[in-house]
Amino acid sequence: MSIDVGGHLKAVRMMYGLSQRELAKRAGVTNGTISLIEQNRVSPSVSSLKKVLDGVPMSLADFFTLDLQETPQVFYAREELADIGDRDVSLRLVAAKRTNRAMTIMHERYRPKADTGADMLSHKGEEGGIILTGHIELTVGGQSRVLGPGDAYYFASAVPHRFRNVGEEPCEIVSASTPPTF
Amino acid sequence: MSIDVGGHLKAVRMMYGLSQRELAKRAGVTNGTISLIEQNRVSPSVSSLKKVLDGVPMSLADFFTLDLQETPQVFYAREELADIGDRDVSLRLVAAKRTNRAMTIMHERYRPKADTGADMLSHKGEEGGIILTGHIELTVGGQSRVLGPGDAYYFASAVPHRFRNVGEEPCEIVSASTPPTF
DNA sequence: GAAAATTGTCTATTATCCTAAACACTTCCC
DNA sequence: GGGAAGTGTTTAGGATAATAGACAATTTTC
Repeated sequence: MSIDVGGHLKAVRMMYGLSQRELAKRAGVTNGTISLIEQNRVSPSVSSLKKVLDGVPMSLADFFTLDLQETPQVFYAREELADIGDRDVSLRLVAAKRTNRAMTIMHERYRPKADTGADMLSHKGEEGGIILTGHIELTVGGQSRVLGPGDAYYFASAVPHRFRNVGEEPCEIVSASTPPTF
Repeated sequence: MSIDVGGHLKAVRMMYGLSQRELAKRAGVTNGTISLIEQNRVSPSVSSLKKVLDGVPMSLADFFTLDLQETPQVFYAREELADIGDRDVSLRLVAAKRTNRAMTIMHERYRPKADTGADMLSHKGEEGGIILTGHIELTVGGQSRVLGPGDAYYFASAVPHRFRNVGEEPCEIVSASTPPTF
């Protein structure tokens, strides 16, 4: 239910190899403060927690976003990438089975004339990618552009967007989006 | 410098069309508390801020991650990708100038024998990628594996890791990491 | 229009957090 | 062994935040 701020702080401090006193000095608080927080015997004010994190340094956003668990599978052979595409658009997904991941990384392949259609579904988050081969027309909000090999894009997923292969050859893209959409 | 917690809370409350008293009732705190917080006359404890946000409801992570601005550049020509690598490792970065982005997407190029060294710096977050050409030996924690074209990886950045081009040809990777490291 | 309800703000008291200093414990070093 | 320097923990007192309730201003209701 409630967040284990203390354990969280301790984990962060450990990650950076700092002692309570060392961190306290950098943050401009007393070591006792850090001890009490780490034991969850007090709930720090936002301002003091910020002071402490400034000593790391780490933002409040990162602190609360951070989650600490063990890493499951790390390596994925080509054959293990989940293929969730259809006939025109092939999507090969990294770490598909994994839950609680922060991103979706995909190898996308668009056949000539393939078109995602106007995506009015505005999911929140951000996505970006790099074009490997071929040409794709990307429309984001009002803007439109044809991108080729080496070109890239990055936008907030909330804005309606559309991919269309306008070339004669297949178009390949490696993309990433956060939070994961698959 | 310091985060405008009060203004932030007010914006969130407004977004949901709640009055101070209404939110206070849902959150189980007094309206005065919310008034004082919104004026930044106090810095709430994490526990009380959490109580307040539970009334919305919104997570602490979302609260601190939330930011209210417009999307800048979307398209990036090949030439616009920031190149921040050295002689052995070339890193072409998407959306480098952009601040407050959620991810870093990169086109990485490792020369033969290129080696990042044992990365003991444990930055938090997650990263993953897909190998385009060549072969790379990736070591994550205790595990090690040679990956080739089409293979992929995904792991928590906190775990010490190392990339080493063990082949005779250059190795190309498109990777993404969150939160952004550059 | 006036009463009633709803808004955000303010103040005195209570509850909580933060500090400073001491405590107990381990590790290192001669 | 015995300091000396490191670690995390604890406690009394001063600083800060949360509460309950009153206040003034606006909106609603009839």
